[in-house]
Amino acid sequence: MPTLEEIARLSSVSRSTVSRVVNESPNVSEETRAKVLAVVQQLDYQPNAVARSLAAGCTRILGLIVPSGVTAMFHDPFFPEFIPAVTSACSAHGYSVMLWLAEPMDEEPMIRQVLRNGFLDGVIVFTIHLSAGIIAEVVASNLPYVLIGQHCAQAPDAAYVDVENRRGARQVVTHLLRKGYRRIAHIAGPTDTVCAQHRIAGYRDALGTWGRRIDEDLVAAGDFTEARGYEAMKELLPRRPEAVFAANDMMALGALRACRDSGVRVPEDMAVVGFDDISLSANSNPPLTTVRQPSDRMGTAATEMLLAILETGDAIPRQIVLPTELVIRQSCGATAGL
Amino acid sequence: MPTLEEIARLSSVSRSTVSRVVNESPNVSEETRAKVLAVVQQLDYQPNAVARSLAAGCTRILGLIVPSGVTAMFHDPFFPEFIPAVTSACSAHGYSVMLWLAEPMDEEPMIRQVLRNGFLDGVIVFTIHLSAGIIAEVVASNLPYVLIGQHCAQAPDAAYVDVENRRGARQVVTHLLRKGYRRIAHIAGPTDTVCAQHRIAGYRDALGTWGRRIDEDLVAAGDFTEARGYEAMKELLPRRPEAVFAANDMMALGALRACRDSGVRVPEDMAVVGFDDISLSANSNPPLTTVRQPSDRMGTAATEMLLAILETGDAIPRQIVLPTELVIRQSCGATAGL
DNA sequence: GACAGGTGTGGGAGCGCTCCCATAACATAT
DNA sequence: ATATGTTATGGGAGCGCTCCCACACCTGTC
Repeated sequence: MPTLEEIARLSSVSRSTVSRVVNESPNVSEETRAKVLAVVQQLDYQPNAVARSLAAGCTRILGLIVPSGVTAMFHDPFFPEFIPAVTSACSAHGYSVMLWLAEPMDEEPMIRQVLRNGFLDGVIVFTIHLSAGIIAEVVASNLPYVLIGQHCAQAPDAAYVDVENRRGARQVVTHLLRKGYRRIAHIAGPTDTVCAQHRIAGYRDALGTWGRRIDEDLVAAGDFTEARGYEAMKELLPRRPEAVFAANDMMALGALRACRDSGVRVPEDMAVVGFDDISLSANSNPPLTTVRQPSDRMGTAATEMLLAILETGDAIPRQIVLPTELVIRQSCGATAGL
Repeated sequence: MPTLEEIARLSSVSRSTVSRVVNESPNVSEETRAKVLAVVQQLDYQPNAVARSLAAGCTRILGLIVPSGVTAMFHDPFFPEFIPAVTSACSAHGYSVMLWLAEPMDEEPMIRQVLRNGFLDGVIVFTIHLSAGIIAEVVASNLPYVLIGQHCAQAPDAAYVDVENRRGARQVVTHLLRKGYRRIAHIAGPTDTVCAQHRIAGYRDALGTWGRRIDEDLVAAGDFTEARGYEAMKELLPRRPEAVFAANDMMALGALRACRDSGVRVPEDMAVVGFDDISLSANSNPPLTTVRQPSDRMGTAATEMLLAILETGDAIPRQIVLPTELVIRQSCGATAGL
């Protein structure tokens, strides 16, 4: 691997001049630039990123930290959309991405080390679970950061990107109410996640607005998995709901399967709606009414927010809540007319 | 952030001695070690990884490169299992992971740059598609590497990890033959992927072994997507197959949906089998017979192979082909005996 | 008493860059 | 003629480490 110094020698200029050429500084004569570039191309010279990072004091590497509580969610179709959006936005700005999936056991020390070893210029942290320790660690590290999922309680000033979970849930449940469904059940997400809290809040909002009292028997606990959605639906069926809103699509798909297994027809006997609009939902049987999250836009927004913080030192909006979109399909009797 | 020098000053020893303590060199007196460690803890000193990398000549960072052809596959449930296995194995050895999802347009120059900028000690490269240019780039970079997916033609000596695609396909098709199915169709994967080639080869092996001639009308082209599986099945149905082997589960699920839509009962009228054993297959309707790939073991194996190459400079087995496992469920009439 | 062979410690050089300051060369204004 | 810029270039210092060599100092051996 050739070094700056070598290029300098071979093109008989100084190290500094080569550096200027490579970094596209304007103060280089055309003649010199051409001479140096010729050697650079001939030797296929690439500046050493490590040396550059040390000298410049920044690495142009962003960390993507996924705490263990969220790692399970790695199966979620959220990541396949989110992560490429992040890497793509980074590439566009000449940044690289380092991926950290925390191990359950040594979560905090590990994250602590990653935050302080100097390899990262900034981090995007999944804080969908209420992982107080990690948020504190991140804040204490003095590293620029953006959270995915808001945490007003623990970090009111934190930069974050989130989606309108509450409003989305309200919308989809309101849609059910408008269609005349009365006993609307809910399969909730894990109670220690902010997004599940917001979604159940939206469910309650909608029922409240329509003057319906909330029947706690119609709220089943869930954990965002298909299997649990299945079980929860089996538990709910004897209580004769007319419709069910699952806190995510995976559980809604589980609910659909439970209905099928129990001979309950969807949407004739039961409406089922979810949240996320994962790709399978469009092709489920029947296709699932759900709420679309702009996963990729979240990735792009978080990355660009972080890069802006890095470059401007702050300024810009530090809280972004992206809108969701109601996607109406057959599982709530879409064909039956509003 | 404190530096080595500062720790040295505060504990009144030399820079070298602090370095020895931090790196757990044996040649330090107990007394000195304790003195230094006290200061280290008090100041919460963390060695700067960038400086260390520059001085030591290695970064302890591995790259995970996913070419654009494969990025689409990022939706595949393969990644959610593979990637955590890689990061986990890396963490266990004190390595970090940098993720590179190539953009379609500037694929090769980008990869070229990543390979040569000095940030990576080694790379794991998805070469499931026959991306000759990328493989050449990787080989030319002189960086230790492990491929995911073998490429005997282009890189006979390359270190790789793969699964027994051919044998797995043969097994599942043989299972259908044993159960008495005769007209067995195939929904193939993209012809430019080695794994799809191996799977169709396994399909032909099985038919050949049983003395069946291959009816090319019963082989439909596919692209590993659910939607295409649906369409391919619709095309195949008029040709009256008794069973269909899809080159992956996503397409098999599409095929199931096509059968459902066409009033074809599975498994009574049609057997459907897939490949991959994605999590949805266990809960599909009916549950899908398929071939399980050890995605996580591939990640672990690739990482450990790469780390071994880094540490020993070579030696060890450089070709690993992991076994697949036949998973029999109802979609091929498992209940019908044998 | 001279020499070998450990131990523990310090300091210099160097990894390959960036950044700042000095310097030259020339143009323009006074 | 001198002062004042402007532009192109070179060289030194330094980023925070590691690694090697030198130098004590302490055994133990013949």
